[in-house]
This record gives sequence, C-alpha cells and structure tokens, in this order.
Amino acid sequence: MSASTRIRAVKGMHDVLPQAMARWKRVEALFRDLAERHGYAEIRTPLVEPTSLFVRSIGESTDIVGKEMYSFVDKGEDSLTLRPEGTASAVRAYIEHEIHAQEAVTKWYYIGPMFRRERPARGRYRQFWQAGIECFGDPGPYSDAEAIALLVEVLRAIGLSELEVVVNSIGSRSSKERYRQALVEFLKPHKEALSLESQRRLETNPLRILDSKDPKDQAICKNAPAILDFLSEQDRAHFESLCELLARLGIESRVDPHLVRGLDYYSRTLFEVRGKGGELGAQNALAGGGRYDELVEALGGPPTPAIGFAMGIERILLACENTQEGPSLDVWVATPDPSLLPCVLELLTLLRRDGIRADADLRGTSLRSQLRRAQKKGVPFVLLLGPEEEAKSTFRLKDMEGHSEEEIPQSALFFELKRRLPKRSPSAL
RNA sequence: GUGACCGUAGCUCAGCCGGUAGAGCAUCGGAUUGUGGCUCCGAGUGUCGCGGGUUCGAUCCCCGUCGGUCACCCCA
Repeated sequence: MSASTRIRAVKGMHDVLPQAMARWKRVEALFRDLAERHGYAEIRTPLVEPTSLFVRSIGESTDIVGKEMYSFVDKGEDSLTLRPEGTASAVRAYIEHEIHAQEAVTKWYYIGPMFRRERPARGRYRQFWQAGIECFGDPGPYSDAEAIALLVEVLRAIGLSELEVVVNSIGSRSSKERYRQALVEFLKPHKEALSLESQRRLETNPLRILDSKDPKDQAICKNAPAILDFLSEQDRAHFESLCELLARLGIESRVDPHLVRGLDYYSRTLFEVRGKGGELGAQNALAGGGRYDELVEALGGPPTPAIGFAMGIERILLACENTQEGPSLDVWVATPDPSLLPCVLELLTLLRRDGIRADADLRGTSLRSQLRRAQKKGVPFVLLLGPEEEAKSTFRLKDMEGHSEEEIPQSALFFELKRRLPKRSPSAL
C-alpha cells in the first residue's frame, strides 16, 4: 500500500508501543501505589462529557475552552466534548453521586488520556495522559501541603531530580476580584506598550498578562501590584502556613507571584512543578494544580473546598533518563527437533500455569535461531528439550548469563526453576 | 493559530553542479546437520512523505499539502 493511502494516527496522537510500556507501567504503578498510600481511591470517568461542563468550570475566556476543545454535536442533539482535563469530570461525578452526603472528605485519583487541539510539539500532544488527584471537603492548608508532598514524592520515586516547585496564591474570589481591578487600573495607562495579545487579555483575562513571556509585558509587570498584597487576612494566613508546612516537610519551593494558571476555577493555592533534565524541550511543566474552593458550588453542588493536581505522563517520561528494564520473560523453551513441538507447547502450558513467564518459537526453526531469539529478548534461562533429553526424561537447563548448562530431571523442573528465578511481585516494578 | 526548519530502507543518516539511490545498525538464513553474545558469508525491502509545476530528465529547483521539530502562544 502506498504511503499516501495508508491510514495513520491522527496528528498529535501517538501509539505507545510494547517496548515503551514498561516505562509507562512503572510510572503508573508508582503513582497508584503512592496515591493509595496517601488515602486516595481510583475513579474512572467518561472521556466524553457535556461541553457545558468544561465551559462552566474551566471558563469561557480560557484558551482551552476558546480554541482547544474537541467538541462535536451528537446526532443533532447535545454538544459533547472530549475531556481536556480531569478535574471537571471528577467534580461532576462528586456532585452527581452526592458523595458529600456520604463522607466529609473524599480523596480520588485518576489516570487517563486528555484531549486538547493544540499545535503539537515535543512533550505536547493532542491526546496525552494525565495522572492526578482531587481532594474534596478539606479547606486546607494542611491538605494543600499534603497534596504537594504527594506530588513531590511521586516525582522523586520516579527518579526525577532537578525539579522546581513553584507556588503562589491568587486568593479567594473577593481577593482575586479586588486584585484584578487593581491590575487593570495599573495596566491601562501602559496599554499601548503591551503586546497585542496582552491588550486583548486586558479585557478577557488580565491575570494572564502576568506570566506573559513577552519582554515588553514582563518589563511592565515588574512594577505591577503584587497579588500577595491583595490577599485577605484569611487568604494570607492560609498561604503563609502552607509555605511553613512545605518547609517543615523538607519540600524546597519558590514563591512566584506571577504564577497564574490557565484555568478560571482556581482560588488561593496554585502550584506547578517544572523539570529540567532528560529530553524535555520547552514544555517543562511536568505537573500543576491548585485549590478550587468555589467550583463544586458553581457546578451545582454544596459549597465544598477542594484541591488537586495533574501530572503529564509523557512529559515525565521525557524528563527521566531511560531506565534499564528487566527481562520480560523468565524462560525460553527450545528444541532442535520440530517433531517435539507438541511437548514444547505442553511444557509451556505447565510453566505458565505455574506463574512462570515462558515462551518459545513454535515455527520449527533452527535451534540456533531459537537461541538467538532468546538471547535478543534477554531471557535468563533456556530449557532445551531434544530427543536425547526426551528419552531420559530430563531437560537441559541453560543459564544464558552464566554460559553454563546442566541436565535436570523433569520431575525437578519447577524446584530448580523457582530456586533460580528472582522473586517477583506485581508492585515491585 | 503565527513564523521558521526538516521529511531518503524498520532505525540513524549519506547522496557533489538536476542524469530515477547507498552505508551503518537492526532483521532473516548460513559457516557450526543439537547450542546464543564475537567473527565471516549471504538475503531482502524504498512509488526518496504526498500532489502538482519547471525540465529531454527531479531525491535535488518551485508551489501546494500532510507529518514532525523549534520559537511564539498555551499548557501536562
């Protein structure tokens, strides 16, 4: 088939091939394990939600809602959208199932794909995976610190070193509103000097001007009023104790008053983790999150404080050095005589039934080729079954690393194998 | 979405001033009729991303398009 007619993956979407899955599973398993150790339980929500859910939560004026959503009309009825992030769905589920009536504090985690129609680049895909947590019902600041601590624990366990943890507070709604007005007042006289994009944002989303990368904008913003000066007494106390808690937990962090995240629902605590290592390009935000104390109520639930974060799995994999993977098989079975393939297949079945990861080349190829395959797959042991062994009811057990082999009676097979194979447990990844 | 660069075998890439393609790695087979890592021998695949234009002739030049990458934007 010619390349032009061949069907390919959609732009910005990619396959994770089996050879990469070991690394993915390791990250997922570490996240799961640590989240559960912190009292979080997994939730799975649909990939498709009513469009209005995202418009009402993420915000009409945000880039995500304004230009990045995969939305479609379902058979002439409702407008549906492929989820661009996880929090909105979790909040919807929290409200829909009246979880607040069942427990005071709810801690959920999720892993799954998200969809945003952006221009693809390294570390930025149109379908990408996020692992995240949401904690409902605890106003903080201890739960803020706990969430950030979990995030840092996960990244550390994955093996990421050079991390930068950035925190900020944008206050609760009234503080945020007072600051927004002050910022607009300050920026208005400079309007002509701002970048075009920021001039537009002055109307739609002035806080976003703060983290503009345009040098002109940055120069102006340097003298802008700081949001931390506009926090209410309670907001400031909340943020200060969060900073103290982080220090106490040994989490190095930097306060960046210009950290403003692109979703409208945030209030008070905001944080982001950036990476430096590996093959990470310009997309160095590995994880981000914050508090969204007003969102549950805004979507029709009872007033419920909440905090959460999400981390991008592809970016984390880019950021960490390639780790060495262990073999994916324990034993390879080989035979010089294709007429013994029925015995080989039977042996495989027994081995597998006993929990041993075993495979063989069942095509009847040369012994040499069978051993080459075993070698290439990094299998530590080969069981050789030929006419001679068959006649004596033995196997040749070949140690591929030690270059040694010995003859063992068939009756001692499992004992000998178990003795040699390293202990494996599902979580020991 | 804007600007720029790139696109040759499964992978990494070479290919001069336009004359329709090569290397290394990988794969498979053999040297060793029942033994893997080294060595040696052999085998194969490309509509040179796709479409159009210029030309006697295009992998090479031009236009478009698709994909990737970088910066902006934004974010995980």
